[in-house]
Amino acid sequence: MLTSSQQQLLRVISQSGPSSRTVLAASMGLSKAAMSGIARDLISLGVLRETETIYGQGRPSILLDLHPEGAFFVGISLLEDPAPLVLSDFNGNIVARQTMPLSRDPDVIAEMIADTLPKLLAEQESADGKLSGLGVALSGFVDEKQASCVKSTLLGWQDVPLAGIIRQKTGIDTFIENDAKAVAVSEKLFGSARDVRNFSVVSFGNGIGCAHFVGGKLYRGNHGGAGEIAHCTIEPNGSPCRCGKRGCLDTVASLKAIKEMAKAEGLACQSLNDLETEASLGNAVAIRILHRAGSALGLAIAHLIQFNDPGLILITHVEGRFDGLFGTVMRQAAEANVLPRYAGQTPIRTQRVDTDVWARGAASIAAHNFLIGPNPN
Amino acid sequence: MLTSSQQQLLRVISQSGPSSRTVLAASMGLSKAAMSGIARDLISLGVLRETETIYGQGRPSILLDLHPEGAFFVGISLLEDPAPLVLSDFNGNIVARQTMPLSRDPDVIAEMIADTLPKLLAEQESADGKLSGLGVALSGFVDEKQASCVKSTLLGWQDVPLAGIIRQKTGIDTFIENDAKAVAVSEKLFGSARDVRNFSVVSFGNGIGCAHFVGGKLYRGNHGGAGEIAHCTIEPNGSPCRCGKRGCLDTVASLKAIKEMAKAEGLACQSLNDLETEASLGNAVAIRILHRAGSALGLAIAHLIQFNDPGLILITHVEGRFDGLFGTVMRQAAEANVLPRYAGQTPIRTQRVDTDVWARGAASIAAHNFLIGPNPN
DNA sequence: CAGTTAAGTTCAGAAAATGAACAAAGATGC
DNA sequence: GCATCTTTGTTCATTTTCTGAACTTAACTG
Repeated sequence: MLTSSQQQLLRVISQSGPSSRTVLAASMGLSKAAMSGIARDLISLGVLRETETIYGQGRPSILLDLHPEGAFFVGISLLEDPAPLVLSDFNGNIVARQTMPLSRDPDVIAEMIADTLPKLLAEQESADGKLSGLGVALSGFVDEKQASCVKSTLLGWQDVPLAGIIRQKTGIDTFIENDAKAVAVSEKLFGSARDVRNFSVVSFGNGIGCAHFVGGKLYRGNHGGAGEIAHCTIEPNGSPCRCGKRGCLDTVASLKAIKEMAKAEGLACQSLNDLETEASLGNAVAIRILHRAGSALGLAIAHLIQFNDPGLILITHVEGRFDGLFGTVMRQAAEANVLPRYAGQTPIRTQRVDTDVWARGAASIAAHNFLIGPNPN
Repeated sequence: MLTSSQQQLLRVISQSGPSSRTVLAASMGLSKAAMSGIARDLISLGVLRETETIYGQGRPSILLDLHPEGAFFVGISLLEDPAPLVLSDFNGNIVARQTMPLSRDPDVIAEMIADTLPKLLAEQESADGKLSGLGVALSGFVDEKQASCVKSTLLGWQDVPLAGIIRQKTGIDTFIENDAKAVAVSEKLFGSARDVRNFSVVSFGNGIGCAHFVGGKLYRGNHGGAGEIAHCTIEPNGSPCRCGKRGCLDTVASLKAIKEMAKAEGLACQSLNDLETEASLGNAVAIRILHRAGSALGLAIAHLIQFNDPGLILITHVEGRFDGLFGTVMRQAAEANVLPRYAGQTPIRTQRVDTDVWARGAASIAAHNFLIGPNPN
């Protein structure tokens, strides 16, 4: 196990990127002498390495960065069938990939993982003995310890201690997390939100997920429900939602909702792109649907900005485009519904991601726990 | 200055209340031996004291608590004229009070404070030499260092480095803060949110303010704007707001808005209480106004719950009542617009406070900085 | 009243961080 | 081209902080 100073150093590097010993010492409030020793230990452990040399006035500084092969993590997504398993290095690169059939039985899942792990590790020799954690992403609510699934409609679960079951079968430190929160962590650790302390990730797909980073840490909420924007009321007295309320964001702006509205209106559109094309050709129905969905998502994002004042809103999407009518209306609505003084102050970035986002996010949950530990006070 | 362990101990006690050395050692991850020494030092400094003795099996434990006279803080509210100055002890009790005329000139304010301070301190002899900080609460945005007012419409300020000016004139460590955020800090340190890590305070008055505590820390947002729920769009295409948008919560649910709506409808109501009385007598207009306001506030609170999943919503109000139609509708709307699964899971507590809330909150900002320091990583 | 239990203290030694001096490595100026 | 300057990073003795184990204290238990 690493000392607290060593963990802190890893955390600082993972947050601010490669840095010199002197800079790191200053940002951790330690002396250069102390930093020298800590860095030496972590380098000899193979966790850190020296990368670039920066020339300036005086002696050049040598940047320290996480050694990509310092630790490896497994990430599994329970959102698809077959379920992907990926092996990620310390820089978040996927170095191996397998799949396994999805099951709803926790014991079967653990068994499958234990069976598939050797195949995954065989793909990357250098990972031998350096597997430092396993993460699972799923749709649903997860408890604070990231050990137990409190509730998952998709999997039909209630209070399933999945992490413990997998840990027992595989012998590897295991943590589970909600899908959107896992994506947020991977964006923070390895993605485009590395240097932002406060941000929200909105994952746009058939459902709409969201997760917040506050003060450089994932904020899970008191019941693990922080970020559940899909069921905020956006159209009072709107259409009924499967959750029991009416006018939820999910009923208007999710990919599934958009497709269903198109179908209900008799449009032969299979995808958001089709609908965008129709709209650009002047189809009034397509325009109306996209307008309605874009306004709703934009309003929800405006609320997010007003309530939490994040430094970045990152919208990740597997399907669809955000450069058409839908995206434009969304941005306009977001701008129009925040304090005019703040309009344009919060960057809204959209990012197309591949279908391994969830598995990669799951792996980053394991990395996060390795880097930051369970409870950093 | 205190060592970081000493600060941490004070922070833990201020968060979890009086505790024995053994319990404190465990919760800080230190040995009993280390705790023994740290506690001894702080007791001899007069900052901690032994209070109750708890008898159980074995040697009784002695609870340690902040010494009420261990440190004193001054709090000043710039929200009223005359502006109140209060002296608070380490337990958040107000032990002295003065007022001074309000000014919009920072130099004059600092001058007035410097003049009034001796009078305030004279009221409490034991505070002599133990004044450990000064806090100022104001309406507007404050920078991250709690030193400079970025913007205050009420005071007509833009980038006013008030803390520095006051510090120079008085020689006392000074911090400024937004009014709602100051109240949140005082509820966390001394009030009813002591043991809640995640909560939001909604301050209801002529304006509507809000502040979040996340992970036991005040969350200020990336531009200091976290919690600005007053200008979230609650009635799309609603009445124009002074901020430039339409349908802001502030235009429907603030005390000022309610009174103005009543006046515009020709009701002779001076206060929320009058309006409640009218409503209870069956006045349809009063009922409609209260319904609209309560629904709006409830919807905003529902959004707050959906977005951030806090452990507590604390509504503080100087005027008005929350046990009438307005409060009932507010609660119903809040419940009806969160995921049914979560309805009722988040306590919504209302709390009537006196007009010294702001000054008390300001003092707690100083206490917070004394206890926790400027930047606890 | 002896035995048990748990809180808090003491003290030697270990661990971690500091400060100051110094070595290293390149930029700068004449 | 060479001495000088500037800044990074290391070394090491010293100081600070924490730990572990033994011990003292002060109850409760039967």
